[in-house]
Amino acid sequence: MKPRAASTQRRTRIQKENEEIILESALEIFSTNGFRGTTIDQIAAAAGMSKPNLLYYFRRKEDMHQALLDQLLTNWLAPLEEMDPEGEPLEEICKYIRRKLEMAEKYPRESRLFANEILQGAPHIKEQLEGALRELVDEKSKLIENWIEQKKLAPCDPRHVIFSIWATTQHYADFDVQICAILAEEERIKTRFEDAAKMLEGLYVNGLKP
Amino acid sequence: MKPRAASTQRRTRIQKENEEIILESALEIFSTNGFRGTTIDQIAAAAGMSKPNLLYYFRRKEDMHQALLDQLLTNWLAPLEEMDPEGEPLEEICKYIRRKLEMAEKYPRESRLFANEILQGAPHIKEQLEGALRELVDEKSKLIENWIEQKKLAPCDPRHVIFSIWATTQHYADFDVQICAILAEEERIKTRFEDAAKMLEGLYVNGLKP
DNA sequence: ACAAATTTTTACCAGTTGGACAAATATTAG
DNA sequence: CTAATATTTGTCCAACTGGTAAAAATTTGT
Repeated sequence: MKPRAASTQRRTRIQKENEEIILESALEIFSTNGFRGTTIDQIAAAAGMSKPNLLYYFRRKEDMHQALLDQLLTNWLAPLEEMDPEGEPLEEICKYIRRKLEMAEKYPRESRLFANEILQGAPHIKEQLEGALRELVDEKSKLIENWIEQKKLAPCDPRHVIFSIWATTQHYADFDVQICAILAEEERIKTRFEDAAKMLEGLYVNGLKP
Repeated sequence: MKPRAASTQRRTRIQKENEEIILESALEIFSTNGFRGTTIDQIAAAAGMSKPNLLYYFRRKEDMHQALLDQLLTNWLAPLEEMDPEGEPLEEICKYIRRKLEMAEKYPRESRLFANEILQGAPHIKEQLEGALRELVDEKSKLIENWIEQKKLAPCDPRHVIFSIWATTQHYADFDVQICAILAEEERIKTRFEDAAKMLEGLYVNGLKP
């Protein structure tokens, strides 16, 4: 009888290992080719197993994709959640920028997977966007508004400030090819995340100073 | 004899009309589904013609895609080109932000097409990125550096400033679903481009003020 | 009006892809 | 060691997709 892999039932050692390998490979391929641009064969090859074997663990191509997105969203919310109401406003915003930039550098594939999903209209994660993400942004927007009222930040639309931080930081993962094409020189490319951090921190500290 | 449609030879009325309809439809589908996620049948249906008929005008799926990208790149460079060395620095940057934001609002499909292409590693436009785009950015970076030397702008890395403007403005086209999911309320969604413009201009004017 | 050129349709095909199925093999619990 | 269970492989297929070829219909130049 089929064990209905990846269910809530206890998983064997082999199941755990293989699911991990598969998801790692799937992330690699999905993030560079998009959902429809990816074939199960490609993922199977990258995972070093046959297609039917892979399908034993994830019965549909979509299941892998969904698993990756679910996993992703948790990590995605974390940096914003860490924004501390007790902290110094400008410092908290800088920290947030730094964390997001670090994620773009460390997990560019995840960022691209997410970008792909959103670009196509977010068919698989719309509920989460309208649910958990929206609530978190609402909460942190209120926090920022408080800071503004306390004259600790210049007046600004908090939601759009958050959007702009997402945009500028994720850009370094999603549009990496373009950035490298423009920077071109070895040195500039090597230091692009440092340079970006410096520039962005300067911009936001001066830009939001009360 | 086949007229080798879309060549340099003079094109008939019908050719012009149909090529336009096809590219318009192709843009619609490519921009939401990506290259591999798009089928010729989908484009043909959107264009209101049969697949073989469409293929009479564009013999390969790639030809449509390439035509769109070529067309796009010219328009893409325009706003940055208009940045005026004679103008007031902060005003010029604000104007640039406004122009880019207008483009994101008016031409979101083009923006998404571009984003898709870059996400997949820019296989079809890498040369242009490393050529024309790079040169333009180099030129405008020097301009910004001059402004900094003249103490008309706060010190900052010009290239990364440009990147951040691209990121923040294109974000409103590429990540529109996410933004609408978070703003949610009718009013906020209606005014999102205005609100974004206001916030961004404030941020950059204060952030880059010398 | 009529021939030449262009446009559209019908029918088709070969390669790819997601996925099903059962047989074969390996692992684990008792 | 053995039976039950879990894993892997080989085989297959139906649907889809990009693209072709030639006939049929339409438009155009004169």
